[in-house]
Amino acid sequence: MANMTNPKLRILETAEELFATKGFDGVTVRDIAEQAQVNVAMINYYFGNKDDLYLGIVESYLEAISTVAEGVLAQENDPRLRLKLFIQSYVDFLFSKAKTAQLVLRSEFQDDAHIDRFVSEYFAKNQITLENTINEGIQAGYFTPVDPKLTAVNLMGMMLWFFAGAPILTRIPGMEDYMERYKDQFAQHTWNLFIKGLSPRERL
Amino acid sequence: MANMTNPKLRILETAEELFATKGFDGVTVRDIAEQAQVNVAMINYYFGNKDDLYLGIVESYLEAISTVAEGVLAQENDPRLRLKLFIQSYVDFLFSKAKTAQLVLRSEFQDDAHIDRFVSEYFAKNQITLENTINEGIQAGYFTPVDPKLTAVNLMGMMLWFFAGAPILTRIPGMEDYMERYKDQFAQHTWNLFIKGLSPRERL
DNA sequence: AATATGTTTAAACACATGTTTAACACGCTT
DNA sequence: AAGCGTGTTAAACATGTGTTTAAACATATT
Repeated sequence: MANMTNPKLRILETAEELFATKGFDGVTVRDIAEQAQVNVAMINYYFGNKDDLYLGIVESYLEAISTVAEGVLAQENDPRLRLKLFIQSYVDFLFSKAKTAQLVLRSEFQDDAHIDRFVSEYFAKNQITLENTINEGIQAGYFTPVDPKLTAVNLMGMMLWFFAGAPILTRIPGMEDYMERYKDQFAQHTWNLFIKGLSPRERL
Repeated sequence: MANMTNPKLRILETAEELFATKGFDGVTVRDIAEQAQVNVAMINYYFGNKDDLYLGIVESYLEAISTVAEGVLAQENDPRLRLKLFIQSYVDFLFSKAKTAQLVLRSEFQDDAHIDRFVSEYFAKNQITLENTINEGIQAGYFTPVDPKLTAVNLMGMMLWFFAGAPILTRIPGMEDYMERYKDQFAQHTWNLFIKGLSPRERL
């Protein structure tokens, strides 16, 4: 976007934005070159080929968000607090990388042989850790005995759809600016909806 | 899949399956022709062009699921019951058209000018109706006073991610067959998690 | 000043892809 | 039997696209 002096960075930022909005196949290397104001050959010069450029963007995102998630969930405090912090951190990260999140989520919907290897790795770790945390909360009596797998999937869905559904949601009358509007409420709201469903009746 | 005698139907079914797993740009008309065992030109003969074939599949899906959703939510009974029936019907439909659901969800993540018109229309109607139902429940004192928009987005996310995330989720160890395994539990589980979060404390 | 190394450019290359064309086969009507 | 519309095919067409090439340019080092 900004006219940086470094062409490699310009390519990277432009590619990230274009891939996110138009998808891998929806963007040509010439599109990237034009918007980044570089020659087409520069992309291959710096990144080898289009695939590697794309995969690099995806993997760096996955590694970053995975680090955030695992870091929070690895703490040794009340599983309820851990989950709350997880939601808050995860949502914060998604807000900061909303475009890239859409890019990655889309790519995961494909049976792309390039991607599914590390995609499934990162997501698998996250899923397992989430399940364990939920399970821990159940064992401790904090949560009702729900199915941890389904519950983890539900929680991820609540968060991911908020961002992945942006292209649709922003087109709904009255929701054009929902991302900015709910920026400070979404994590809290999701946490509330989620935890109250998990709380056993005796505690209320 | 099945070797039907009708080439037009074969094209339609093959295209639906291929688009769902590989995306619009990830599938060539020659791919479709080969798998459907027809000549390439038949696709253009029957459907005009690739775009129209794709849009036809998407729109017929959207219209079907929209009809189901609006039908259930238009009833005049307890909003809690209406929501429960909505979840059950919506999930049932998604199970019956899981592949197509993935196809449509992916297409909606794009800023495709062809699609966003009727996509946003169908989804907008659904979103508004959901909000209204939730609002009604709040007014009646059945639900805690949550933000209807965010809550509707959360609910849709819980359901949609279960299906849209299939390419990822099925690759997670221990979840390879989660779709079949949870076929009879998912709607109930989601409903439980959702409604208990909405229930006011006084009622428990 | 000369050479080397890294960067950038315009053009070409190779090929995949959506679509069209022209010919052919078959069934139905007159 | 002739004509016509529908279905079907193989081949060609037109073009978009990822990548490579060879040369030019810049900058630093010796």
